[in-house]
Amino acid sequence: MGRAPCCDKNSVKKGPWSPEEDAKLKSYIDQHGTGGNWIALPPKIGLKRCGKSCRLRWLNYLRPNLKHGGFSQEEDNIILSLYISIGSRWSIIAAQLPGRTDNDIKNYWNTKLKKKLFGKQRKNLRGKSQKQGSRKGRDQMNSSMDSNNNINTNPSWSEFPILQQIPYSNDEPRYSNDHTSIRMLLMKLGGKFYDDDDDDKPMNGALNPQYDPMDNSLMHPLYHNSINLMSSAPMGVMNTMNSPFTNSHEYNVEGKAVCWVDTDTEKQKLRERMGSDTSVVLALNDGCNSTAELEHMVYTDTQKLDDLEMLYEDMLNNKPSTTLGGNLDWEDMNNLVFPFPPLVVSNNEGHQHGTLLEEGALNELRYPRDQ
DNA sequence: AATAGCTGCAACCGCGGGCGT
DNA sequence: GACGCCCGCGGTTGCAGCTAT
Repeated sequence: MGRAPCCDKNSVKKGPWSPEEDAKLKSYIDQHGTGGNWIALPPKIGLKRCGKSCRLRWLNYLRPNLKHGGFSQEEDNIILSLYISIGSRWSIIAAQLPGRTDNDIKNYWNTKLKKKLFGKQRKNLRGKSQKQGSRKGRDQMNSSMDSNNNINTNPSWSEFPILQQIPYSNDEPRYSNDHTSIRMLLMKLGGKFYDDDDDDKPMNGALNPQYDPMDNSLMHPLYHNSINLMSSAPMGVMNTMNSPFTNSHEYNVEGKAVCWVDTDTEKQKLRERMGSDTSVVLALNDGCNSTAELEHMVYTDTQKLDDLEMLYEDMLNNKPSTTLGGNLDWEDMNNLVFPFPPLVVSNNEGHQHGTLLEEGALNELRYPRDQ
């Protein structure tokens, strides 16, 4: 049985709101509030609008203290961090950004932020989709499925073999393939932003790595807080997951948290557990026979990490990887684990003072519908 | 200058969940 | 427990303005 319509679609006005309509709605709500019933509101005001439309107009445009446009770097970072942690839960993300609406953030993500993140790749996509009409070109960035739920033949995030190999745990929230895949790719790229004007140059002040004088390594702002906090407790965030690992080592290089465990059994454990949200970005076991070797690799040989990025570009171009060479092949890729980073929310003073959300809030954000 | 293609944003749509009866 | 209603959410669409050719 279908749901009854919330209003008579033939008698309600649709499309852009006029200043008069805005004034009526704002004036009424300023004086009387919403009354807790949007459906009943339009007749009271004399508006020929659907209640849902009134609600949307109020929440997204008329509500006081709303900010429009001009997202700051700080807001970018928060959006990215939360997107990586919880996916496309725009309302939750909006709750962390005063004055921003979920619609605003959703639009900003779809139109700008995603391009900032994958600016380098967008260049590669140019000419493939954009000659096929504006809507089609745009939709190919947003969806990998056609109307019959068939996977499109054009390459999309969800079709990369490496992404399909990453397992889900049973209690993990299900996200759409596209969002999940994009999040995974963000893990691999370390959330690196590229400026539209110079695709090869990480954006100044964004998520590019920063030098950390404390340990002579390159710190990644996105993880800076979490690394600091992790260092204040053994095993850091992994501890909050009741880590079963008896011998593990965490490093930070080029903004990527690297975790190494000693045995195949533990590696397997890591893969099983880290399939869901965790703090460790990249576990890189193979190619190192000891922690000392790993340490050397982490701090002096970033070639493997660079290879990941090159591999990603090849995948986007839908061609067999030519960049793996002897450094990293598909077997190596099978030994990489890319779980999610910690949930970090910074305040206005910058990333130095970010805080990890408390465990309860973290779970609420991650599994609100499972509880 | 014309126009095809692209972008950004506002608004719409349908669905799931919560709540009252 | 079943049902109806409304809210809130995420995905999608429409369209005006901009840009490239």
